[in-house]
Amino acid sequence: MRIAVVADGEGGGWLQELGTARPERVPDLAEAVRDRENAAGPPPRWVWDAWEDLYPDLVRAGVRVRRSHDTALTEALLLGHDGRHEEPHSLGAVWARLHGRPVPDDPVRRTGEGAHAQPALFGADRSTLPPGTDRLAALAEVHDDQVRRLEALTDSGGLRLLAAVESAGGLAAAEMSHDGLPLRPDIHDRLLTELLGPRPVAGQRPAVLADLAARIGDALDQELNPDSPSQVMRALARAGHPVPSTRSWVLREVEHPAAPLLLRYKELARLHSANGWAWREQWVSERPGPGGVRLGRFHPDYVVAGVVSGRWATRGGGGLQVPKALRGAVRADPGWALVRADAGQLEPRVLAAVSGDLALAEAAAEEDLYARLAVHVGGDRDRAKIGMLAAMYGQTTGDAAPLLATMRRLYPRALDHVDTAARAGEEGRAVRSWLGRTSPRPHGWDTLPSGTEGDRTRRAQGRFTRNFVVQATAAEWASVLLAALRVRLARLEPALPEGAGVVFFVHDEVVLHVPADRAEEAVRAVAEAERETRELLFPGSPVRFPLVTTVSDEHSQI
DNA sequence: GATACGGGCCAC
DNA sequence: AAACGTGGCCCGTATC
Repeated sequence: MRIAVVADGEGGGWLQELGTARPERVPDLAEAVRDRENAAGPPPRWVWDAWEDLYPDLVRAGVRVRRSHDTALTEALLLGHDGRHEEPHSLGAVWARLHGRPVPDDPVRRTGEGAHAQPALFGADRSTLPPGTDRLAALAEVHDDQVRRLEALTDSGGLRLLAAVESAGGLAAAEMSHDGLPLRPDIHDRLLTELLGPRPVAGQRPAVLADLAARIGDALDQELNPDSPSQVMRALARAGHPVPSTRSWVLREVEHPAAPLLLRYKELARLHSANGWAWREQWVSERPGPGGVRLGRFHPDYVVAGVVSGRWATRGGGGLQVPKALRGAVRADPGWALVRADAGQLEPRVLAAVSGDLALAEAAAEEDLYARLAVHVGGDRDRAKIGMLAAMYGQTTGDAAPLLATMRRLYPRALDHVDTAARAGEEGRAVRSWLGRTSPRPHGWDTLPSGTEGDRTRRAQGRFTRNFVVQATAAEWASVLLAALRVRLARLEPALPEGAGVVFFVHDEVVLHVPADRAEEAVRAVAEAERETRELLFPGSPVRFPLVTTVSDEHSQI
């Protein structure tokens, strides 16, 4: 059963069971969705324009659903598959194309508009439909059109699966953003104070940074702002140490007393500006916990498939770059546990699976793929890893060249897979992931200049498509895993308490926060989700995707 | 005062 | 040792 749903902006909305029933007006949308979700029988698939506009409000109202069809995410996949990445994909745009009307631009979403935003009672209409249009009818029409287009594809199975798991990703994103990653404010504070000194008044440099800046000035015989690359370069040049840039690896080679001070300053300044006290105030919610502890939750705004490869992005808060120095502050609540599952060496394993390279698959059947590669290559593990990464990223300089030759001989099908993708990119053609996500063609390709400049662009596009076939498929593996894990966690008996489940996701890693006595079940659910993912994506392949799963009260304990 | 852009560094 | 893919974000600087 599929139920189309639109909100009225006042807490109510309209529902329609597609194909059979008539539209129905409901005064309380959350209650209506909850009732139908909890009804006997298989769960409905909720059809809506964009998860960001509806589901965060449902989650805030305590409602969770199991399945959805997100027309905006699906449309982006369909358009991309057709080589039309740049065309708008919101509901109004699809409807306009169906009716030969002018196509509206997609709405611009700003920081703080997603799950992190204040309750909005199923906010204003973001569909971009013309005023007065029957939104429910338009949604049903667009849904039917998308189903038809998906079925018409020759490789429809892949893209249908991708649309389904990506829609589920929207559900997971809203739920994770709502629940948040547990982060203890007091520990975060302690880490910052140890490194930077006590919290300064707004706009001031913390004591440690101010001291470093002064010592840098002394060492270079002039006052300067260490945050200004041009000032630093000028001062170093005057001191007899000209540098081409102030990048850390450049500074590391400079033999001047100011260099180590500058490096330390840059490291700490970044921590302060990117993840300091101001960051915590904006992105980490706080509430009292048992025994007087303050409990915090980091709430990033996820952007599902926000990256061309289908990886997720985040909007604000730097959600995908929680620095290692800070992970000690990520702690389970008292009596709860963090379950962290990390897919190690995901991309080379994906390459082994999609290329069907038997030798690489044999290595990918091992727990440590790179160690086995080293045996094949006859060198050490680090060199084997460099060679593999060079093949997937398109590196040609430095150490990589001789290693690549070895790789090409040992893993011909794997290398042919990425080389073929690279050639497509260099020739301006698109490539597809395992499930059918399609690479965009670069802007202005047809007017590319001949000669060096054009060649550089062509080679860069080759590296992009070379990497796309691997990275985009790895992102699909992660999406399927997340969707499968969500389903399994929802099926646990007795149900997990409010706020328990997946609380963080970044590319190839998930973090779950569960009551300590449910951690074993959570670990089992992760393992089962991995098996299901592998069987769904690569049935019969010997490639393994080992998930390193750790249970602790702390994120940094690995 | 707002905006655009590049440098630099964080993550996977 | 430092060009090799995808990003986000802060800062300084230039510009309107």
